[in-house]
Amino acid sequence: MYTIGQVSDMFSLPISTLRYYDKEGLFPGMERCSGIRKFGDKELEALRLIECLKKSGLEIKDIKQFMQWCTEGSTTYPLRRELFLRQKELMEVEIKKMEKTLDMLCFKCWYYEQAIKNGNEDRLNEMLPNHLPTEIQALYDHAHEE
Amino acid sequence: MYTIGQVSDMFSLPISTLRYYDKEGLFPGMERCSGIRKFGDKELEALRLIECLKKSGLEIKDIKQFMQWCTEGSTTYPLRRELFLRQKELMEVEIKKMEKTLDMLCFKCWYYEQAIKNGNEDRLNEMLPNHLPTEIQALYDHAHEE
DNA sequence: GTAACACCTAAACCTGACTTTATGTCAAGA
DNA sequence: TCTTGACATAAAGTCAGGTTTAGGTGTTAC
Repeated sequence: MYTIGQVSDMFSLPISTLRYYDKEGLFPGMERCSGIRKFGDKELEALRLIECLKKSGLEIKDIKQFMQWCTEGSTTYPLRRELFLRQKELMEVEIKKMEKTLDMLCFKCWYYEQAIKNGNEDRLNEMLPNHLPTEIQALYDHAHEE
Repeated sequence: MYTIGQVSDMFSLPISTLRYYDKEGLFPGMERCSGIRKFGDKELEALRLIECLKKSGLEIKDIKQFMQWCTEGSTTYPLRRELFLRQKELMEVEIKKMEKTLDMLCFKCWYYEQAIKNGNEDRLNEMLPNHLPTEIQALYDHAHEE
């Protein structure tokens, strides 16, 4: 069992954020000892999950809903599985987008390296949009597709 | 040359957002025809870049700074390259985190499939945290490392 | 016994990124 | 002529996700 201060250190989260999560109902049934919150293994795993679900794009109120389901026993297993399936698919799409973004950033790194070498963008402008070196062209095309 | 309405359709962005970006200085030197904005190739490429830089975690005011540099000629090439290098590295870290998140989501999908099959979480709780099937253990460990 | 901490609450405040509202201009079509 | 639709502005409003403030309790250290 941990205090809010210990959990704050363990997860590098401000105490105020932990209290906010609690207020929002993200730790249903958390124990208290004369008013003081007691974070157990259940709450630590909940926190790991909160970070995960937040990153997958869920809002606090939806995370609360999930935590609520967890207190309702086996009848909500299907709901919980569907939630994770949905978020998993969103995440896969999101990662694909990030990789496109990364290719754009890599392209721009190369672009400005060349611009610095040449002192201007004239040669680069001649090469755009279809006569770039093969590898760079691939980055550029991927970043600009659709 | 396109009007704000056409660009809104092309990028699936609300007109209000495009006006907001303009007001924030994200299209320095955009032309106008008796008050009406004229989006040219420069602005379309700027928009692609805005989406990219936003996704890489930059704030509007930092994107404005970058657009400003672009109007200042070759002396700002090094600044612009450094910006992209920095964002590229942040993006790489971010993608790694997303992959961890994805593994957590995959693990949870498996978890709830099993829970539905078994009707409860008893067998799962016996397997946690170190006696999961090999492939699932790998997901779990990756998602929980650090 | 008093000071320093770590904890508590309720409520106000903040920030970024838009969005909405209220008001107005201008050109084309019925 | 008149109204419809696309454009314009400035200023106020919204929303999520916290953070800060103001005031209070309870336990340990000197």
